[in-house]
Amino acid sequence: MVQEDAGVRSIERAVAILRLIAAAPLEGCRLSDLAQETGLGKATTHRLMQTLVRVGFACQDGAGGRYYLGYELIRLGQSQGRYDIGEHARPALLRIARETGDTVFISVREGVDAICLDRQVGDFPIKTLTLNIGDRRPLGVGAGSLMLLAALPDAQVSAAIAANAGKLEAYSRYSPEILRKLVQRTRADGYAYNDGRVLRAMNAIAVPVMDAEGTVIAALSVASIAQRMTKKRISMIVKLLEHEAAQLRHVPVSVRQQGESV
Amino acid sequence: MVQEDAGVRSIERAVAILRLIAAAPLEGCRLSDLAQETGLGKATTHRLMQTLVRVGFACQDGAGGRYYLGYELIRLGQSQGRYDIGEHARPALLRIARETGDTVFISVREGVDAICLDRQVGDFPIKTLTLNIGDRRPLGVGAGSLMLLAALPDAQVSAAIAANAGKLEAYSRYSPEILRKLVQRTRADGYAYNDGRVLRAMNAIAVPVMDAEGTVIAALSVASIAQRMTKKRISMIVKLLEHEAAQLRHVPVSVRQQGESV
DNA sequence: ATCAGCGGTTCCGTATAGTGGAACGGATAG
DNA sequence: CTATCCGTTCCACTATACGGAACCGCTGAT
Repeated sequence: MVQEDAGVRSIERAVAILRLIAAAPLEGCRLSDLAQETGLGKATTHRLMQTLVRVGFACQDGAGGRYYLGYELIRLGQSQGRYDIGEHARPALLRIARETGDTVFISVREGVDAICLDRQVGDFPIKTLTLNIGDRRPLGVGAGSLMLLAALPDAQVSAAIAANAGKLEAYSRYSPEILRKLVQRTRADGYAYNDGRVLRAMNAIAVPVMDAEGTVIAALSVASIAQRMTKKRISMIVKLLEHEAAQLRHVPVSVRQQGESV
Repeated sequence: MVQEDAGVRSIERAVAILRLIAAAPLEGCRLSDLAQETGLGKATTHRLMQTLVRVGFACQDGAGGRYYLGYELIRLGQSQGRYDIGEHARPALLRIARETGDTVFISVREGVDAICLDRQVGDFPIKTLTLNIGDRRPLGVGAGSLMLLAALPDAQVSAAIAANAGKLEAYSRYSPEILRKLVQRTRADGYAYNDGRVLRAMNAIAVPVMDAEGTVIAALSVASIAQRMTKKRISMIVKLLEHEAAQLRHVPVSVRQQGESV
């Protein structure tokens, strides 16, 4: 059941192109390179680019020049709101990173995925960098992601797990049943613990970040190598995380967890 | 010669939708509203949204839920580079706004337009807010925009003026010939002066901001009501602007003016 | 000075991909 | 229980975008 995508092709192509351009923001991209890398004909690429320029998502430095990202794209992207916690949480991440020496993350949910918005590394010499800023993981995979999953109402948990069944196969130590178990435990504990399910040697802890109304809007997590995660240290980290999460609760961020059934 | 656009429709539609969603970043948008506001059928809108979600430009809070902007869009928009001067210049804008009491702008060129990246208002009670953040003006229209035009090589100046001939008609006190004259004067003066051509009562002054290599990457401008713009005050403001522009010159911003002929 | 190579742009006949009216299903309210 | 309202699915039609080929203008080598 590979879900044949019936989609608007031009959009997917356009986005592919935008990604390419975004990958070279300063140098810009030439038409033929774009055409080649996307496998589209020059004519098609050209027409696509004309449209992208017209809508402001791209711009070129003069007739025949290289293409760059357009300001309209930047503008839309900055449209205030939803992903601001990342910014606001940075000081907290830095404090936690300094305190623990480990790597700290903040993630939010988007649909049935978790997205890492920001990351700060501590000074412990072995860094755990399996999760990059912007990375997307199926809900439940990893500590922060699991925390976000466990925070959803039952109906959505099931729906999310079902929707992700396919993607889950990429992770050997995860399965729908395991996720359900993990959600149980996470809810009971009040924090999420990942004992090496993503990567053997790496453990992580996550706590929820709520807004003023008590809705979970993000997860704050710390990852380090398994050896460092002693019982004692775990509870220390949980306390620290919870403390910072509580602080974050009342920063004036207008973020609303998106509503309903997944 | 109104240049009938032969374009990729779905992209334009998609962008229109994204704009709508961006206009309500927190509340989200419902499918039917999007369909109605864009004038597209529900089916079409639905298909479009599916694609946007798949590529990460939008996301919905569960089957049938409202639509929000997706993180992928934000991510692309943040792709480091090009529009950072806006950020970096903010302290300078604030200083200038405080010093002069007037409204201060920073703009960059994109293709044959100028775009206002940031604005700060001073405390003089009559504010001049004809230019908003993100607004786009044909090159040459307005002080900052004129400065950016005058900074281009002759070939590009002509090309830009030609390309904008149509849009220019919306501005009663501008024309291709006038623009050419203004460019001359701007180059001679070393700064741009707009004596009420956009809006009668409003005057503005702009100076170029260069990068380390001397390429003009932005324009810094101050606008105020005509009465305040005395000879003396003009030269005071020019000095102030030039001072701040010089400071900006060596901030570590990796912005390159986009190359060649317009 | 001439030519070859390359990148961007335009053209045009074709088939494919997107369209939207209509019908369906599920939820919510009256 | 019925009336709406919203999102989703279906399908026949045709407008749309596709891409090969030809064209143009530039640059650099012979």
